Amino acid sequence: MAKKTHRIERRTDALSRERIVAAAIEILDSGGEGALTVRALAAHLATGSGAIYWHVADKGELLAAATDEVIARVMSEVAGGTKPREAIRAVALGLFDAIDVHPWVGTQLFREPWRPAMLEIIESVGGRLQALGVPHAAQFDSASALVHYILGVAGQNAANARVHAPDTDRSAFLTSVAAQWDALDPAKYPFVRQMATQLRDHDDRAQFLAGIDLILAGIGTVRSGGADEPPDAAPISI
Amino acid sequence: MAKKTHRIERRTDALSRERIVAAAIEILDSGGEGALTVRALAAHLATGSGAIYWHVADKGELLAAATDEVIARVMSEVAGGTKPREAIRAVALGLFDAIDVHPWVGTQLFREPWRPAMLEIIESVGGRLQALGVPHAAQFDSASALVHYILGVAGQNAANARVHAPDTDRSAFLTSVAAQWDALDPAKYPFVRQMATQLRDHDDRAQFLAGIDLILAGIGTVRSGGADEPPDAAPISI
DNA sequence: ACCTGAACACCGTTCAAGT
DNA sequence: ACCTGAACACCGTTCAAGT
Repeated sequence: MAKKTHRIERRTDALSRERIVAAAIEILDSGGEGALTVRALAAHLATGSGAIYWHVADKGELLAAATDEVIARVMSEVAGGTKPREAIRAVALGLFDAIDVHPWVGTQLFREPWRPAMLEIIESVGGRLQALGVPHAAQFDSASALVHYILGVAGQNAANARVHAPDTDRSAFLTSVAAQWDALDPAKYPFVRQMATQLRDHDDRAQFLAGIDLILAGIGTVRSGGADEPPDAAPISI
Repeated sequence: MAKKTHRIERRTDALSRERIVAAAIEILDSGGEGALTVRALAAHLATGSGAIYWHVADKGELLAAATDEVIARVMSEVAGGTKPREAIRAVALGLFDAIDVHPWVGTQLFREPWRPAMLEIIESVGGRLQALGVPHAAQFDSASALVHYILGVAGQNAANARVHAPDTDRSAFLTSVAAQWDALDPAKYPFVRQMATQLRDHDDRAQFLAGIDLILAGIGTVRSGGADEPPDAAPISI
């Protein structure tokens, strides 16, 4: 990238909702949630702040649209996966990696459960659970468990990104948290203290996947519920 | 002027960090996150806005302190539970119910992982997993999965509370979301659409617990990993 | 030490006025 | 129709000044 490539203020294209959302994503990615102000967005698009409101209702809708956009992109990219179990893992990892690049998404995912971002995630996970042969009665709870787990990790990663400086890498951050855990009172927090070393050395992404596998294993223990069915008959192949 | 001899009368309701945090919790509970402004808090305490800053660094610390307070209260209340599995369920339900009463906590839980609120949750869950006999190597991933699942549900419940009017009850809210799901394109969202009816009729709290049980079941499938151990030997009693 | 409240530097959003 | 940017009603935070 040329060193003197300063953004040209002159606008060639007309404003549009898509251009506004794209600019918002750029600002969010480079500066975090705090950097997205209507004024900053207007300046980035070389227009007045009022112009934004011609295309977008308010800042909330803008954040939601940006989230839908990012999630839709992830979902179309991880489409593959021949086996349902691998597909679920691929979707989960795709989301994990997307939130790594766009940490603000982890916060915005907690929105109205009828927004495209959430629907795509539920559909993608739930559809594979059906393909996996999870009994109908267990599908709703199973999908809910997986999706809420993914949301929890996403939200925590977003929070972590908010806490540490943008240039700090993950391992440096983990080391500092591990140090905090290690300094705790062993009488009050024996378990947390024991985990400090593992926290420092662990792989976030691998642990996330381990959680997915744990939940899938739990789902695998669910039988169709008929009392007439032997407990070890027709195990669900995961 | 013998000011020094004059006994300084301290207001019985003198400001203190505890009183400020308590007032903040009141405002958050009754008006939601948006209602907590420094001005509103100062008015509620019949003082100036600057007085708050003598006791608390900034609004973030105030929110964190309020969260720690609520979580500490929950944790001390659900202390009981003789069996580890029941104790984990009790802790999880205690958190669920607390977030039902204080929805803003669900958002604030995503904070620095060395804050008391998060530490208490991890310690409480992790300690019971040890008592449950989960192999040491699996404890970190298992606790992480449970805690992140709890966080995900908490965050989603907080978001739901933000969306619907404070007087709307849960079932009315679920009915409206179910209607949105039902109106979706069956070609694009077949799974979500199928779940609409179950969403309308389901019990949020029971489903939350079902998720906990699912993860515990998954954890129960983990063995100590030693190849010398028969797969069906010494199953973890859950 | 503790508290007051005006002042400051922001923010999201609106709207008369322009093209 | 689309865009402009000043204006409005807020915010969190600071700080000289008071007790």
